[in-house]
Amino acid sequence: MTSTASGRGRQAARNNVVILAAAREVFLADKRAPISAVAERAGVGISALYRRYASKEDLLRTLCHDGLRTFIAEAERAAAMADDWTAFETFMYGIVEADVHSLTVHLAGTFTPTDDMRADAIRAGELAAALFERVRPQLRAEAVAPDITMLLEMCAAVRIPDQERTTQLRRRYLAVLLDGLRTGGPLPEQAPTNAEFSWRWSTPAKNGS
Amino acid sequence: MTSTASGRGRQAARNNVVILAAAREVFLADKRAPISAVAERAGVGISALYRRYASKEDLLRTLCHDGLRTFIAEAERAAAMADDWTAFETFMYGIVEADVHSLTVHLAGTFTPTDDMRADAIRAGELAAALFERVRPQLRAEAVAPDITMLLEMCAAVRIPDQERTTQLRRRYLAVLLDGLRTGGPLPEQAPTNAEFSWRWSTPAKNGS
DNA sequence: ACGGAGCGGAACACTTTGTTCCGTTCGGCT
DNA sequence: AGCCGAACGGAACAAAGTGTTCCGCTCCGT
Repeated sequence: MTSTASGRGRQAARNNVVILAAAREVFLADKRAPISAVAERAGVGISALYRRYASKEDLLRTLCHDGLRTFIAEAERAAAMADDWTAFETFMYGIVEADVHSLTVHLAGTFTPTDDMRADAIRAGELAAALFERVRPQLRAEAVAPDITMLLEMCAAVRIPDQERTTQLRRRYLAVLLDGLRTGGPLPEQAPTNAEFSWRWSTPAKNGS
Repeated sequence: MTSTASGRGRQAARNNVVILAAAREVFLADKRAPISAVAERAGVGISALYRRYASKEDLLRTLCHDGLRTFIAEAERAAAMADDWTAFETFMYGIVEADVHSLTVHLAGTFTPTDDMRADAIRAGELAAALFERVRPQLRAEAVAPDITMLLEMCAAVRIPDQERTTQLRRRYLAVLLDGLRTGGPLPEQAPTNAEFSWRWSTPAKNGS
């Protein structure tokens, strides 16, 4: 394999990323989308997909695992920052920007997770919790680490056809959420626990969209 | 047809609501769910569905329109309250409680909307906007009426298998959002417009989940 | 020139799903 | 008692959708 600017291998390497990007978009829009939709969106044939992934489930799993890794990388990058609030804020905006959370969340249940993936999911949770603990003193008393899972999910729910505009709106509402996290009196209802979200990483089931 | 406590007609009347409730739950969990899933959930046969609704699309449309009417009723109820903030708060919590917004939003695009429905959608928007204007002085400067569409959608995104717990969590995060709406500095990004959400009420298309 | 990696997309084998249909049940009335 | 028909359950059917395979073509690299 070379790195020829327009070689066949080069085209194939580029397809690697094109296909993953297409799959991201398609499955983000409809978790039950057919694999042919991914091929169409990527502008490639079906066989280009099956050359890389053994099955649809394999593609879903890879996609989701990549998202997890991005999440972890983003968390580690933010964790290196000196100022506690800046680190936390950078992390949250970074995740929203990368649209990573909705990926992992929406796709959970559509494939059998590997042990590696489960381990990464735990690590991701720990990193996020660590970031959270650093800013906890600046937040309203009842806020807990599992809250950020829901906050990210709520941001991911902001979606309109225009993708760029969607990102803008998400930033807007993330700002509202973060401000809301730093002010106000007692929160109603009991705080969430991590256990309440663990079902996402269990074996595949017929979950709705 | 009488109102005998255990008559056949009584059973049929009860099925009316049972079926609608089942459809609500099923299509809320998966907008592309098969109609047989609704029948199963309702504990009735397929024919009980087709006796009431001409087609799947007809059922979806009815379900969505009912949601719209609930939205309107809730808004009118809240609008009658004297205190501006109480009215707005009651409205928001009421919508979240009724889980009405996610219904209309998730199902949009799965059927051809009627003119009546479009009119109701407009009226619903106007009522909500009126409620919003009453509290606008108490909110951060950049908040606009279309924001509440997104806020409700974000709340609807909070969902875990346990339905009752889901409602509790939604109340929690609605509180965060509302507090966030009343504090903080300038918001990033441009405010949303109603036009940006109008696509939901256009003709049916293959929209993702 | 040629071997083969990479690819497009038709073909295939199932599954899923909307809708119809027919036999059965049973409350209400005579 | 006995019958009528609204209401119903669920098998059956046809059409559509979808994961995967496969064959022949392209064209890079040697």
